[in-house]
Amino acid sequence: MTLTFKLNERLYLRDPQHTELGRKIILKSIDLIDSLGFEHFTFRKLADEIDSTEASIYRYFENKHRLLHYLTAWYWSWLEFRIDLFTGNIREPKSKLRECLRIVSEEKKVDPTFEFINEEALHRIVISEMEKTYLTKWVEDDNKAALFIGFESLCQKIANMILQVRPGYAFARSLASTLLLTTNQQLFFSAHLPSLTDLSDSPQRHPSLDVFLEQMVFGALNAH
Amino acid sequence: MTLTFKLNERLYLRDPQHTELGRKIILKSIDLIDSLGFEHFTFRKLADEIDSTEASIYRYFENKHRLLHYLTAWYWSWLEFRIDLFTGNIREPKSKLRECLRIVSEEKKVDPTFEFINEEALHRIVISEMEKTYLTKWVEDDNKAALFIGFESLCQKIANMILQVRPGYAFARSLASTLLLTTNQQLFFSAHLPSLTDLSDSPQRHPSLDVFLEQMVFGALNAH
DNA sequence: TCGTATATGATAGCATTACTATCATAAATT
DNA sequence: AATTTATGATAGTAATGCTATCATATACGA
Repeated sequence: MTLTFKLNERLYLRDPQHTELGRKIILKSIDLIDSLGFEHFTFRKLADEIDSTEASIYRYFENKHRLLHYLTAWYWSWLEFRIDLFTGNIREPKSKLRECLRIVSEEKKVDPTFEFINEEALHRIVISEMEKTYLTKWVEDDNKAALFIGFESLCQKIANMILQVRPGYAFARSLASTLLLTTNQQLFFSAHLPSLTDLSDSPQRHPSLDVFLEQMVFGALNAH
Repeated sequence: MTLTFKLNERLYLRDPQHTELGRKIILKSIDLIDSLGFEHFTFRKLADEIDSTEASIYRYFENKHRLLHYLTAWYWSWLEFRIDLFTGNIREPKSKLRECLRIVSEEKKVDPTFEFINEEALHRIVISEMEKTYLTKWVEDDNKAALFIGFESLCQKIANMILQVRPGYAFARSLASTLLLTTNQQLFFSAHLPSLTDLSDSPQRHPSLDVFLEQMVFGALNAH
């Protein structure tokens, strides 16, 4: 059995999960963006890789920005899915939030539940490129089209967990968004700009991102 | 008297602060990037605005990315300058860090100490575009050329303040970089993606960014 | 089974971008 | 007075981000 996520229809022109070509676009675009970087990634290059044409890819996605939106939305849906999976049966609010932090910060491995997606490469893309989905002149339009709903939904879920731990805390959404973005930023820094972080890029990632996040989140809640 | 910052020479080909044309490039590029966004900003458009030519601008900056580097480096130098100015005579570590947080999060107004720079517009640029200086395939090379030294230096300064408050804290640099980036992110969200933050975009910015940061930073230090 | 809709491929074209190069001229320096 | 230096004027080029048109293959429904 293969699961798929129902993503906002406005992310694409034709649903890539439904066709062979669509799945090839997703599969190969992850590889290409991961290796070239989003700036140097073009539909022309992607078309060559999958032995198709630029025009065909444009029938699936309005442009490469929408494709990036699609990929990041998929990532956040996947992360939310994992959080639900592992925290669903935890009742105690603090333990639940703690487990959530663990999942957010854990190293991402390929998940066989979902074919066509290399989650490890996709995480690298989200780390390096995600902010480019909203740091544009069209943010507000894109937001009206609900393109950020994957990220917003996850943020809201974490904000609710935070409020379970500390009802009345005034910055639940801010803390949730900070938490998600900080995670990826610190991982980026540890890989590329080590002087901006205390985390190392080694497999053990010591001192641990997990501990940093936990102290920050629970610290903020206790300071309140 | 007009102050100028000595920025890393590799940020430019010819120092724009030394010539009339150079100063026009800086002055007008801030306006243009602020209004068009970095993606739609081009040297051609800038040349038209200042009645010069593309070729002339290329004699000052290798490309528009380097110009963005220059502007953000200027901004971080300016912020560090202000922090030094206002915290220089505070001895008590906690008060010092608290004042630092206030300066980082305060609304940025035009500073008459520096001609040619509209700090208010520049802050909007830093908020929306700064991450594009390092989210590229050339991060590591740019880092070797010390292009990030303005940000790194400020980070290190704040990390040291943090360590004065809590010696032995393991995440001083991570907390410092998180603090600076979170500030701008939350301001961006309050202006464009309000569901991701608790801050409002109103002039009073209530509840206050300042309080959020303080609880987060001191909370993290107390949790340790 | 025939007719038609749909998906893809093939090819072309076009405005804009991000440069690079060359030459002329004006201003500053020696 | 000679010459270096800064700027402007102009041209050109490969790549990018599309859009358009037409042919063909396949699927689907009557």
